[in-house]
Amino acid sequence: MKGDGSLTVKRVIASVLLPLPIDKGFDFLVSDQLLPQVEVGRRVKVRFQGKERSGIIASLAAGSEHEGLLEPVLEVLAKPSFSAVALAFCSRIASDYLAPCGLLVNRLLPRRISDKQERSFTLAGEISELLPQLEPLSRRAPRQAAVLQQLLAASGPCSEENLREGRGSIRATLQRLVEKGLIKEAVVCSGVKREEIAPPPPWAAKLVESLPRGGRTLLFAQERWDGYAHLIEAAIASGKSALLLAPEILLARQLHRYLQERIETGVALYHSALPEGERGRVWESARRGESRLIVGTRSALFLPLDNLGLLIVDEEQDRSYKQDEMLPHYHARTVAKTRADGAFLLFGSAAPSLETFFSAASGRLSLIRPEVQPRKITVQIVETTKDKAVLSSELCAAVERTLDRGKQALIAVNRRGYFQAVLCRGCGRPLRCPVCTVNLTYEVRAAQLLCRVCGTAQPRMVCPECTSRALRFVGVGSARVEEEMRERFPTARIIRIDMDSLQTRAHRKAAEQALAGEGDILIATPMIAKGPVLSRLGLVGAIGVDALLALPDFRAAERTYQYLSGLLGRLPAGGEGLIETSYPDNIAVQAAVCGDYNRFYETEEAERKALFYPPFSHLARLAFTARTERERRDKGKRLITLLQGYEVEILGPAPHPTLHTCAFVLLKGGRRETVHTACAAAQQQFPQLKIDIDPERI
DNA sequence: CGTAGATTAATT
DNA sequence: ATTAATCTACGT
Repeated sequence: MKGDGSLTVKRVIASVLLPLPIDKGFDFLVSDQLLPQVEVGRRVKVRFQGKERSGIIASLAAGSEHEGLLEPVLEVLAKPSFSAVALAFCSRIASDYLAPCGLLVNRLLPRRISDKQERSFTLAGEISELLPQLEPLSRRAPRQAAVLQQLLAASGPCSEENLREGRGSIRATLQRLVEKGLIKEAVVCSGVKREEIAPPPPWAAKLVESLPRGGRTLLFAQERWDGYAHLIEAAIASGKSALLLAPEILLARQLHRYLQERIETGVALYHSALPEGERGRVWESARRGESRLIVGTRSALFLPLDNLGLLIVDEEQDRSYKQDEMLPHYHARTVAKTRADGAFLLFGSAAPSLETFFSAASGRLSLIRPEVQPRKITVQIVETTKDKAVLSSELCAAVERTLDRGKQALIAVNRRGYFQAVLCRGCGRPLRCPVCTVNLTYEVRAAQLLCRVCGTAQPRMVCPECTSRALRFVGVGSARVEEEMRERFPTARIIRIDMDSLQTRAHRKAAEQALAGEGDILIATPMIAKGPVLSRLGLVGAIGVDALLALPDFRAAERTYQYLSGLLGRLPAGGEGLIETSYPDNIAVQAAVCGDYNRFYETEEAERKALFYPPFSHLARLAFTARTERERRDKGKRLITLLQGYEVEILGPAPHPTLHTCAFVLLKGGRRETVHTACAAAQQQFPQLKIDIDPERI
């Protein structure tokens, strides 16, 4: 390469984003041979630091600022790839959250596309002919029978994905059934529409009307799904695409299914737990404009979906919209505003966040809040005292009443696992994991102490810190409640729904069936507090609400209100609620019981205003490390001096609750830009500073 | 003055 | 992220 001197050598240089925590692209030379393949957004293989790595082309140029020699691009890798627009959006979001773009884009882009396309199957004969075959089949081939039964019940074509539910691969099973002439592959693979959308609720017309105008709207309503379906149909009919966001995978799945059964257009599902190849397929189909309706979790915001006409963020208040485990620590609700970019943006909630409702109240967001007559439910607050029993007598009586009425009882427990904590009588503190200092939990099945973060089990039932054998178990976890319930109601069908139980397919299926009305007693963690009414539900019981109220977080009351109102919101008319708390007069509890959002909002708004918390301020949380006490004081002081140059309020530095080499500073600013600027300056000065803009965990 | 362990700076 | 260069506390 003699690119100097008088001879002008035509050369193309690719700036590549590598998965590194540096906000910078690295330049690589594109050979003539690879020239036809290179394109902004493509994944390429390069040699970097002597190792082969892959990155994404951010831009192409004719020259480079870099002084030294440039390494060549080794290979242009197969699709999927970013569209230029999607890549620019990622870069914008990364910089909004002061995080390196390379980390974001390399994680987002799936590595491959699965080649198998989704197949659908349908019955090969009349139900009357096939039904008698089910019985003999179930003895010889139970899996085939199960699939056949599902198709018989479905009365229409079903996708392989839907049929597979709760099982592993059913390739062979389907093959066998086809050979036997019981089922056949359906010709249309996307059309699984089977149900009609319920007639539009009166307010839906207003939404459809304002759809072409874009703008932002809050739909403050208990039942929103039918409205969404009508709105989505309108958006698709107008030739635009639509994106519907749910806070969690379970909810995204349910919404996906709901829409699939009601909308003619194919509905794609996208979330991080999909197999990589499947994700790649959805990604590419969105990029090619084939998928025009996508239901997903927060990562779906970054799909290269063109021509967006409608973006819905359902359960807008949900905390899961904040990404706090990975960089960038973005908030999907905030990112959605950037993503919508003129498209109609709809936030849906039955208990909106203070931020969103404040926007609506101050006119920056249109509000649709259908007048509803309060559902007739009765709620009882049980004041917990020093009662030692796991289950209060009131709760047991309520469950019994519910089962007698032939209804389901839902018990929501704030903690998964068995106990809330294991305390050591020796040192008087909760037992902690020696590796990551997180409190240990007790696992009943294995009868051992387990760390939820690093997964290491303690070899013996002793305190890892002082080796004392005197342990005290406190609090109640979902597994403990399950055990007690089994003892009290031995004949009831009891199903536990939590992160642990959703790990396996079989459990997931059981959980979905439970939500569809099967089972008598459901025991669940707070994730159950979102979603539509469960029609067979007779009772909702909430245990451990006190722990929520006691969280060291300015949003503790808001969380409690949203949690309780979400739980009660799953009750159909005539249902019964029961809340165990030692703060029966707490405003969040009281307002949730009465379904009086306004009362809660007014109290909370005044408090936020007085303390300059959101929605009156924008927050950022900075974390820094320092080995010694002196260094911490010193570093903290320098950081604060720097921050004082901006129009922000500064709280801290506060020590980390357990790690004392770590400290936090909280920033509050009246304007988002001010907070961003202050953080950017701090990052410049302290490169290892951890920055969380819009923190949800304070 | 030497070393382990931590911190920092650079990467095309 | 990974690595090599540089710094720091503590021991000789």
